[in-house]
Amino acid sequence: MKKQVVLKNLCSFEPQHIFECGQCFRWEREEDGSYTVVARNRVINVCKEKGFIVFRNVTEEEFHDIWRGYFDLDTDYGQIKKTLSEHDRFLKDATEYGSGIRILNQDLWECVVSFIISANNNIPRIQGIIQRLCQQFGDRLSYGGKTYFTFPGPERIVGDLSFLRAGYREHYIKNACETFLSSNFSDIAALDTDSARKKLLTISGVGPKVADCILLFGLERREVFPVDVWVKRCLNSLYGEAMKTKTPREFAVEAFGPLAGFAQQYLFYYMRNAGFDKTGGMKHA
DNA sequence: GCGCAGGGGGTCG
DNA sequence: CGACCCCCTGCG
Repeated sequence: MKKQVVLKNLCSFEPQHIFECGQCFRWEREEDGSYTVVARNRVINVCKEKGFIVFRNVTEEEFHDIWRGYFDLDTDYGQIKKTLSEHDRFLKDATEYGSGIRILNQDLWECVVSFIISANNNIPRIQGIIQRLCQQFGDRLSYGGKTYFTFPGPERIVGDLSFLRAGYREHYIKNACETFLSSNFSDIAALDTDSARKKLLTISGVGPKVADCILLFGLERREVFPVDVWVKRCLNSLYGEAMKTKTPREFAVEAFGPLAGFAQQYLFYYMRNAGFDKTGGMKHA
């Protein structure tokens, strides 16, 4: 039987925007332009064809139980973009540029490890390290004649990790496993955002930026605003005066409130992909 | 083509 | 604040 779900009339959904806006590292772009991802211990393939969104390797039941939540389909992104675009011209351009972005609701543990690995690192290498981790410790899955691997839990990541070639992050990964297994992290989802952040910061290798990524992508805290070098550059060049008296995070919380996390994603995607240079100006202007 | 800097979605001491 | 492990990329 063919396992697929097709959606019509779904606005604000572009696989490329979703997977290439930096929230997720485990995707593959296929020859046909579709994206294949491993999440929730399953393989899924997504593409947009003539306005239809096609989810392959998914039953109706799985779609409702798992993927509707994962792809954040119950959130009205049209309204979010409208609100943000009223803030200023740059946000308006950014929301148009990344109009199909959605914030994925990812696994907490996967976010912890992935964003620890992301610190002071580049994307191809981050993806390589994660790939090797999953290949070594994850469960094997197959789809379309190819092999995929689930993301391993902390209890599975054992022994020598030098094959990961993660450098000094290797130690952080081991530490995160121990922390997750020994202290009680299962209740973190019930904590308020500041308490959850404090708890995340106890993991070595998790600083403010990584903690905010985990909160935003792994704990559905959309009011947080991860500040990386790109976003910092962006805020400084756009809102220079206002930035003198506030930290970037304070500024964002004030400016975007509960939508800060969405704003961050639109800004990040726009800055990284629309041809801006490191000063916040245009590359070829 | 190959070898060599430069620098990377920060964090720690 | 400076170092940092190890590529990945770009230039010579």
